[in-house]
Amino acid sequence: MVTIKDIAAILQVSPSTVGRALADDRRISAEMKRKVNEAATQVGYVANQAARMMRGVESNLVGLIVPDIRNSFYSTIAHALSRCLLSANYQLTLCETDDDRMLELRHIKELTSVNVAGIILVPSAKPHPDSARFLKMTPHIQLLRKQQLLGEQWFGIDDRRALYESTLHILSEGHRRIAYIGGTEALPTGAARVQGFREAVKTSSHQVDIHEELGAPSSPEFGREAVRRLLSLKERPTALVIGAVQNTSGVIDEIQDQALSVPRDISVVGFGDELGYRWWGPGLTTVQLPVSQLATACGLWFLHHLQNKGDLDTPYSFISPPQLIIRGSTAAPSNPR
Amino acid sequence: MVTIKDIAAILQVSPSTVGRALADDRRISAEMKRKVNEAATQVGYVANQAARMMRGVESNLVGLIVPDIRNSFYSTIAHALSRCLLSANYQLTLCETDDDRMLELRHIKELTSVNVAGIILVPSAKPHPDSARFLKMTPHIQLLRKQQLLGEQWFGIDDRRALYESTLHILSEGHRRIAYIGGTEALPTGAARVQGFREAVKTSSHQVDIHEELGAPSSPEFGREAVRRLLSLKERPTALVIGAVQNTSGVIDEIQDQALSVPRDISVVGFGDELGYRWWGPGLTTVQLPVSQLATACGLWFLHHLQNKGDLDTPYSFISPPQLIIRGSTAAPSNPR
DNA sequence: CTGAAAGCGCTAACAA
DNA sequence: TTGTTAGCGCTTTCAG
Repeated sequence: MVTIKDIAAILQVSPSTVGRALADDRRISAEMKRKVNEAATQVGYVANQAARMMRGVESNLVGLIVPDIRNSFYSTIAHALSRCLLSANYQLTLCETDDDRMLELRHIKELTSVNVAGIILVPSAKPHPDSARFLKMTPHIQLLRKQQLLGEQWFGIDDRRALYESTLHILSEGHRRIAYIGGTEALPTGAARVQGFREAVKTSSHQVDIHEELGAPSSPEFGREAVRRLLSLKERPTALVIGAVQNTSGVIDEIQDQALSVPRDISVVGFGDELGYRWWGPGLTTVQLPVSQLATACGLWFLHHLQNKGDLDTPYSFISPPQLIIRGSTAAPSNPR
Repeated sequence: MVTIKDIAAILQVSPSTVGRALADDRRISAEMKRKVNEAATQVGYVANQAARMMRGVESNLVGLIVPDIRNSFYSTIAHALSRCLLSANYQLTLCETDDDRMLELRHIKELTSVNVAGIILVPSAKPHPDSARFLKMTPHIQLLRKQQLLGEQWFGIDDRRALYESTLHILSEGHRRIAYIGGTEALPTGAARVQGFREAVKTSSHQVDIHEELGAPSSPEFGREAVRRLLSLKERPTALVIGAVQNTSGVIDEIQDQALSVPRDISVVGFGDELGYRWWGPGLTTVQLPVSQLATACGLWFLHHLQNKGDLDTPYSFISPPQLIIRGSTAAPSNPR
């Protein structure tokens, strides 16, 4: 490893001169800077961040903790954040929790141990108390999911409204037997979504039969099973409202496998907007979530606070509105009562 | 920040004792270790990695450089690697290059500067010479794409064979007017794929008309335009063979927009296997690439070398075979000549 | 079994 | 404008 001393030796000057020259200190002559920079690139010098940080210089690493990067939600977030942070010379460190609180804790510890400048996280369902403790030592912000325990700064999506609107759409098409397939109420997002569903149903002046299939953890398999259960009911629902990205593909695969005709036999509203939803049958009507914009907003806000040493303790919420994309999978029921 | 000294002060022992106790040195009494560990968790001590590394202890950070994490190829890779590395207590640092060599260089510098234990990268089309120079200082391995310049260790997919097989499939269905839509030959993967296409065509005993649409960079838009150009030909191709993930969605969207009937009007073989390809029309016949397995293999190999100080300089290639998934989008041409 | 002290590469206060 | 020096938190000799 080539250090500042090596360069100093080559140029026959003191290490501090070299350090200052590289830091573009104004007390150093232009001539010296030129020589130093030349020598540095010559020998392939790279500053040792570890040594820097020991002198109190802040790290340029930002931790991102998500459940699973393969989920397009989170990869979109990672991309948006990495772009955003790059412009301010920050690096992103990726951690996956698999929604496991112990893994989450381990990652948080690890990140504090490398002195990250901050942490952006999508918290797990029930974070470990110690996670909160370690997070207190580092600027952090929550994304999508909000856990009171972990802090008050949060960027998220209006989950309640997302399901409120998709359910309203189904009701307005005339459906009166509706099923909801979503995630557990233990997750704040899951809870908000069922709530939106229920509230929408309540606004209806008709009598509406509802079924709720709440699964934890959400997965394509759960979606499939839920559909199977619902279809075996005496009074089949005429419409399905989905409230979890991970469920969606399972639900629509099962519907396709059962050879149901959409929207004639059943209407479906999805959640999230994966590439491919538009290819499914008549196109899947779905709630699109502005994740990319959300992540960018979050990144900018975070950067602002990191750079201005602003505190990230005061409660702050940024709620971003979802948008219903109407495609062919929803229509009036074929034989409404 | 709470340091080893603080704990020493609390317990009225020397810092070195605490350090040793935490490192589980066998010369320290069990009793002392117990006390130290208790105090450490009590006050929320986290080791300062920066200080550690200055003492020559290796970092537990591994850099991952990919073009764009939103591409399911790369998110799958990131996931597989992060799982794999986690088991050995390594963290993944994510860098996106957007296929820009300067950004790539910047990331590589940054990573060496934080003393990452190693770098796993999907190189850009034409890496900067300096990238090679800096990579020499760090254990590294290439994934998917291989650039001679950057080293000899590579884990990839048999791109030639992937297109050889998909083209062969189309030929065996009886097509004689075939178009290829893929990426630039400047990328090693792109070159290998067209080559596979051409070789397959050569094996045919019939006369085969071919069209090649090579675009850089690959994108849905390029796919759409390519389809438009091909459909405006006097003699339209009866089959399309795709050779880039990013092109695929554009191609199939355009075909859908033009209201062509698949496979009656035209047969299509895709590349990669995104969620949703199975939903498109009669299901997209496509080449599936075992990216997850590849990444895991790569991760294990990399770990092995990091931990055993094995050298990563000796040439090594691991080539993983693709698999053709036959769905409904390919059939015999309706009016073969 | 435990303590004292040196030093990793860098920055910044203090000297010149 | 440049040099000297101390010290960040930790590991690791070398001494007790």
